[in-house]
Amino acid sequence: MLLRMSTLFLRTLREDPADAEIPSHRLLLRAGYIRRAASGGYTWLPLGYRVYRNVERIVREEMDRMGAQEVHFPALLPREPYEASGRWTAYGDNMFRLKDRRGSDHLLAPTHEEMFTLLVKDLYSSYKDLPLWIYQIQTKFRDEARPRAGLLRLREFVMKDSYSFDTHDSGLDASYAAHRAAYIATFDRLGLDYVIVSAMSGAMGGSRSEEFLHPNQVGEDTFVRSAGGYAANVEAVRTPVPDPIPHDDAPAAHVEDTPDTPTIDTLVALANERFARSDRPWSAADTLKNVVVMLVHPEGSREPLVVGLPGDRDVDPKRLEAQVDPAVVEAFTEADFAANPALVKGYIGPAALGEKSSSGIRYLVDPRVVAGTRWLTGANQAGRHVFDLVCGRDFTPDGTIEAAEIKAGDPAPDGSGPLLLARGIEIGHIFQLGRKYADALDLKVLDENGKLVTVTMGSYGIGVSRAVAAVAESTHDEAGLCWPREVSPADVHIVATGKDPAVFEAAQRLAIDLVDAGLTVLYDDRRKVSPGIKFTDAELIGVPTIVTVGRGLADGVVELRDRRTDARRDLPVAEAAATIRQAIQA
RNA sequence: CGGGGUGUGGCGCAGCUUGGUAGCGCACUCGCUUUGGGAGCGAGGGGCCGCAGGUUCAAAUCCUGUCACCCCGACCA
Repeated sequence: MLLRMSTLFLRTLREDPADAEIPSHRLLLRAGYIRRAASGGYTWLPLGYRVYRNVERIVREEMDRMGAQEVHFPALLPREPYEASGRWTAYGDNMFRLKDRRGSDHLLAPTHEEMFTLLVKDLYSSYKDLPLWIYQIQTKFRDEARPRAGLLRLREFVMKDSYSFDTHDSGLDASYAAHRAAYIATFDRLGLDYVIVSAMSGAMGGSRSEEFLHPNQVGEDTFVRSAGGYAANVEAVRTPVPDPIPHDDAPAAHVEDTPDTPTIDTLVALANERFARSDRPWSAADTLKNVVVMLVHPEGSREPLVVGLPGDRDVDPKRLEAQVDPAVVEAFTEADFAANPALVKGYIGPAALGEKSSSGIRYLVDPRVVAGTRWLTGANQAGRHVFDLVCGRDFTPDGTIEAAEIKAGDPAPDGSGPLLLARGIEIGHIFQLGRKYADALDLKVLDENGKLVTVTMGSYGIGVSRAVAAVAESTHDEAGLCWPREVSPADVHIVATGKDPAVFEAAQRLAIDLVDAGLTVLYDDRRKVSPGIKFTDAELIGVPTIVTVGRGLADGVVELRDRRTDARRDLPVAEAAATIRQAIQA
């Protein structure tokens, strides 16, 4: 394949587009790979589409290699299957819904679990047919509240989604492992660094779930990692539980007047002023903060919940939501306080809490709040706190909850060292759906004993368009894009400089030789463009190998250059094609 | 959905405060010169000033409304 710059549908931009902030977005626009067509929707231009297809090809090859079979569904689907699974309503505003001319409801699929499940139900009815792995590479639609960051968060994007169908849990484990291995192979080929973090399966239901995150500051996912190799989604981090502390010699709890201390800061300040300790000052970590929220259960009932945690930490809303799923968390309003007089805003304490207390309000604490820990906390009266309240002696929570924020430096659950907070781009997600969809859509097969059993499923996604952005993010430099060989829009970028017709003849001959050898060549044959522009464009476009044919030709050489390292060497013209082929295949 | 910002030619921007019918750089076209790191000179083409109302003799500019887009947050298998 020969791409001539003189006729290529391409216009590079000298300046950064004003609304592009992150490197992949900025450079893909500037280098003429994509153009914005809508909020959250981009057009692939010829160079960009070549890169996109390479990424897609790699994903497809690895899926085929593992033995998955490709199918293709419509993106425009009727309401009924999603009604049956409950997602017509459960998916919320992020699903595009529309009506046809007869007024029937349709949707633009955000994901295809229902359709895959129904397809298998349609065709298969025996355990002998399983396991089955099928996938598609499809445009997905999500009405994102805020598309952003170029290709990273789109409203219309391409995803490879695959699904596994097994009779038994052990089969699901094997299917999951096979996908995990295929993803590792895929991202390795794409040249993308990743960490595999355990994740909560959230609204999808199911059990085991892991995300492949490409560590990058522009990513939207926060995860934690330790030097010892632990990595997890913040929602999935388990707090190491300290041993109980002996408290036989602990002083008795005592209530003190603490006027005007509705916040941890004011409480700590007052404690240090009026109740100073000899050994060390009071700090937020000595206080037990009791945060009240309102849970809304799926069937609509509302339940107050109090979360107790050390005062130097806040509740992490995502971690809390993940713990109470499928209930959702709402703020506790003034009206709610009025309806629950046992809760004194700013002075809530354990004595008024717990399912067995008079209020009956569920009270869950951070795992660090173990028996024997001693706290300064609310006394359930305005302007009063209780000191030396000992967990296990003076109060017993209803249980623990992983809702406190994770802080850098917290210990990793597996003892592998302190945690660091990092950001990542979610490039893949695998999880065990279990029987959620098979139950909802009644996918059953006959097992070895002639008994009907519900099939267990796994679901596995790779964001193909997002992966293009992730590769660009991870490989670019100051001058421009810098593609790994397998995804580059071309194998070689030949730059012809000067005005000597002999240069263009030699460059074209070289280009044709390389094309004949099966390579894709991007040939800058523009006659009236200055060398500076051609070099700058070549660096922007980011083909890994750049060959310059120009003034060296008089000495019988062309220059071979590595885009990434900038290493250069002269090659005799006669051997150029062979040497370049070697260099590329190496 | 909350907060902030921006809409003027393909891209980046000025003009708006103080109304007088649009300008600069890049890109594009033609000619001549130039050709190893974003060339020079000359001549050109291209803009419903996001949209709709209003004020005014006159609106890119003032007023009202509306739409779109970007950023932060919320949200997000």
